[in-house]
Amino acid sequence: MVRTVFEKPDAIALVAEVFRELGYEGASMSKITARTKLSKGSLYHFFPGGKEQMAAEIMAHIDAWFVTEMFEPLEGEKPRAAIARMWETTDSYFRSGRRVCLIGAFALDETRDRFSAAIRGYFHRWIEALAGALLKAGLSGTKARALAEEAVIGIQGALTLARALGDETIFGRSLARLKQRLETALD
Amino acid sequence: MVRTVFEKPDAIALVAEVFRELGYEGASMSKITARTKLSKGSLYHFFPGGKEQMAAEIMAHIDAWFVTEMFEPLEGEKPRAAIARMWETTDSYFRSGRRVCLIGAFALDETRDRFSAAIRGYFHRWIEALAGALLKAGLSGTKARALAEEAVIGIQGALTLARALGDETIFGRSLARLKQRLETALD
DNA sequence: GTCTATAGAGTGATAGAC
DNA sequence: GTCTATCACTCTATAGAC
Repeated sequence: MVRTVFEKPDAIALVAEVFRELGYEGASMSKITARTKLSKGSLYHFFPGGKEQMAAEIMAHIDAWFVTEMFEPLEGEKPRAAIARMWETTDSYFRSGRRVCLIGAFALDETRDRFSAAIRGYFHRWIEALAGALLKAGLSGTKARALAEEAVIGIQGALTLARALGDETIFGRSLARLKQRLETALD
Repeated sequence: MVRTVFEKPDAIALVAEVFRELGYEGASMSKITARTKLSKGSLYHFFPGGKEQMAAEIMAHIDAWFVTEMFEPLEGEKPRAAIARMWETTDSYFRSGRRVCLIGAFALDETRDRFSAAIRGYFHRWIEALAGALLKAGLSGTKARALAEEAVIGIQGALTLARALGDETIFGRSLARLKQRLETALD
């Protein structure tokens, strides 16, 4: 018997990719073990609460990543620079649209009821952080709120259509349009 | 024993709502029978190919509805009137964001591989029909294509965020912005 | 040797197909 | 209803770190 040693952060990242590809219901334990090479023993050692705990920790992990990489910079001192970085971070995080938004996907199916607080918190903070940055950059509250909402909606919609059309170019094109719209409003 | 007689179109509509609420994997046969009141016998009579056939016929049904209600009008003689009707049709079909786009939801999880042709066809035709209408209404090909893509992306993104935030107002607000953007471009 | 994390067969429940 | 396959999950033996 060959024993491989895993660290919990690796386990979270590996399982996250399975949920991302298959969805919550589609990611059965057997598919998770097959794709991650983590045994059931390891999985239940790391996540005694089973699938639900896995999904919860993955969402918390994603949320924490966005907080440090995007939301906190947007809430900081240099709004325009943070917004510019947001577009780059978004494009690279979602691999130019080849990677879906796990939290957005969870929002659409029955999983939503189980994780509604986390889903709501993630999108709410994204919109608020961006709206706050736009406000600090000089826009009115109303305009900032509307543009922030529109940007996050556009990102989610572009991810859906990138997947639906199997189009590798639509996400980049869409981000460029959204970025342009914000810059026009700020000038 | 009380026997209820169902027609196949009713069966499709009933099962569609279960898939819409629970997703493809989440909609188990037992949940479908419980929620639709259709027996397993009826379901396998209407859909000998099981769940996969149900989903395929539901998608075809949705697609056909959009073709007659939206795509053909957009491809017709009165582009501006058809575009105006598109916003109303979209708002009422998706019940102001309370109803998800089944085809958009299928695009995000593993279901996508099974139904990729239908998913792609639906979104492709929507964008093409709208772009065609914008072209006939006087826009350049480039501008029409970009605005059409942006509109369909915005609708899908707004549906995701309406669900994610549990916000009944965001969908209407988003449609109004998208409509405004198209009208500005056409003036 | 001791202890902890992993491997993977085994559990009852429930899936979809018929 | 009945079937088999697969589900989420449990459990025990043991590999490997000390």
